[in-house]
Amino acid sequence: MGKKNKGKGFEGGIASRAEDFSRWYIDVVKKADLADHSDVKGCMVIKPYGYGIWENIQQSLDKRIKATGHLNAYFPLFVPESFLKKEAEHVEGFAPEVPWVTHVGEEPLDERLAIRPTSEAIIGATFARWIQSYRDLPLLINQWANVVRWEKRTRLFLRTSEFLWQEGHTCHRTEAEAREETIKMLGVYHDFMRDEMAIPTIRGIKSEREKFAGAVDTYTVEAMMGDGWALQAGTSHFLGQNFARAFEIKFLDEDNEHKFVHQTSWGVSTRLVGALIMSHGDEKGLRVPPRIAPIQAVIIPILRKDSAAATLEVANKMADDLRASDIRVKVDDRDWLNPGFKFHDWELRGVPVRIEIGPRDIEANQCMVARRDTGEKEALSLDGLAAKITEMLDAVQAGLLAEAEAFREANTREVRDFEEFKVLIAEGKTFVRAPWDGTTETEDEIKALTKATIRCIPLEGGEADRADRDILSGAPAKHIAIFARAY
RNA sequence: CGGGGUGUGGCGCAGUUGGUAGCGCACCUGCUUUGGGAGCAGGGGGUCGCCGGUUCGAGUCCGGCCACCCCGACCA
Repeated sequence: MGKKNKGKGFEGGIASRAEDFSRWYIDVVKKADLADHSDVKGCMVIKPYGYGIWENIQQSLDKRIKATGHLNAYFPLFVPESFLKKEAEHVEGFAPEVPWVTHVGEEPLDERLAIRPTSEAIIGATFARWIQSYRDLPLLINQWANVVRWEKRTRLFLRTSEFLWQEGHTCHRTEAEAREETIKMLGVYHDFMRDEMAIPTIRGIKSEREKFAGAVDTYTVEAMMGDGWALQAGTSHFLGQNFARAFEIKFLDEDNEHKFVHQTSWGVSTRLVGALIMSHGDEKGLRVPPRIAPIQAVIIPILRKDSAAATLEVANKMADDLRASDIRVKVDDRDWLNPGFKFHDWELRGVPVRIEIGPRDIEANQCMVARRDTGEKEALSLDGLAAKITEMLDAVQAGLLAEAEAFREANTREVRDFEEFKVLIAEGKTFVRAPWDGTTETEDEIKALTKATIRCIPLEGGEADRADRDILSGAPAKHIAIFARAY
C-alpha cells in the first residue's frame, strides 16, 4: 500500500522534469499514451490520444488556412528524380535524406522516384500546367500529407523519419504580393499557436545558413521549450522565382508579356505536438491547452458498492449536460481502478479539468472540480455547472499562455559581452539577444564555440543600433539576432 | 559515420565460480475494497536478439552478425 513509495519510484511514474528533461519528455510521450517507437527505425506510431491532439491542431489550423483564402488539394507521394533535380539548391539540401523507389516487383523503374521530403518539385510541375494567365493568380493551395526525411537521429514527434504536416504552396503575380503572403502565413502560425496552443512564438527571419534549400528567404516562428531550448515550430518561405524558373511556371500578364510567378511555401508538422508537451508539461506530466485537448473534462465517479449505479447515472447525466455546452467530456467508469489511480492517470495525460462526483457530493448537490494547471480544487454546485466549467477551461487556456510567456521573458537576455554570452548559453536555459555582423563565418564560429545557433533575426527588435558591435567579431552589427541551443 | 552502452515473459529488471530461469509492475479468476497510484488468495505467459563454436551440459565462456539506446558529427 505505502502511498509514500508511490511517487518517483513508482513504476507508473515519470522522470523528474527538473532533473532530466529529455528522459521526462520520453516518459510523458509514452506514459500519456501519445506515441510509441515503431518497428521501422526512426518512425513512430501515433496512438489515439496523441493523434487526437494532432487532429485538433489540424482542424483548428485548417480553418485558419481556409479563412485566408487557401484551398486544400492532394499531390503524389512520389517525386520523379528529374523533377527533384530541377532546382539545384533544393536537391542538394534534401538528397542525403531522401529514400528512393527503384523497382516495382522485380522490374526496375525507368526513372526512380523519390518519396517526397517536401512537395515543391511535384507541385511546381503541376502549377506550371494550371497557370496560364494573370487571371489564374494568386493560386493559393494547401495540402495535408505525410513526408519522409531519413534522419540519422530521431526523437518522438520532434524529428521522425516520417511525419505528418501541412504544406501551403502559393503563386503570385508580384514579388510584393508573394512577400506579403509569406509574412501573412507566418502570422497565421503565430496567432494559431498563441490562441489555440497557448504557445508564444517569436517571428523572425532565418540566417542564410539555416534557410530552406531553394528559398530566397525563410521565416520562422521560434518557441522556447520548458528547458530554455529553442524549437522551430513553423516556417514560411519566400521562394522568389527559383522554382518558377526551374519548372517554368509562367503567366501571361496584362501587358501581354510572359512572366514567372513569385512563390511561397509554408508548413507546420506533428512536431507541434512535441512543442506542446515541452511548453506546458510539468512534474506531473502533460498539460494540454483546453482548445486542443481531446478530453477537456474528465468525470471520475466515486463508485461504492451500494451506490455505484446511482452515482454513475448522475455522472453520465452531468456528461450529457456538459456535452450540450460543447465541452469534450469523458466519464471514467472503470470500476476496477480506484479514484486515486485515476486522478494520477488523467493528470499525467494532461486533461485540463477533473470533476469528482460521489455519494457525498450528490447529497449536497455539488461536485469537486480540479484544475490541471494550478492544481486548485473546489466544490461547485451541480446547477449551472456547464457554464462554470466553460469559464474554467478558458481560465486554464489563458493561464497556460501567461505561464509560457512569463517563462520566456524570464529566460531571455540582451547581451553585449561574449563572455557573458558563453556562460548563458552553456547554462542552456536562455534566449540570448545579441548583435551579429550578418556573416556566416561569425555564425559558424559562434556555433563551434558555444553550440548556440541563430534562431532568427526577430521581425520586432532585430535592428541593430549604429553603435552595436558583433558579439564575437566586433565588426559593426547588422542585426540583433536571437541565439539559443535548439532542438 | 566515429565513441560508449544494452539486448532475459507486455514493461522494468535480477541471474554468483557454466548445472536447464526468477522478481516487481501489468494481465486473468474470486472475494473484500474504492474521496490521491488498494488488499488477500489462486492463475496464465519466456526456443534468454540471431548464427556458429567450446563443453557431458551455455542466459552465463568464445567468435561473428543484427537491432536498439546514449554522446558526438550531421540534420530547410
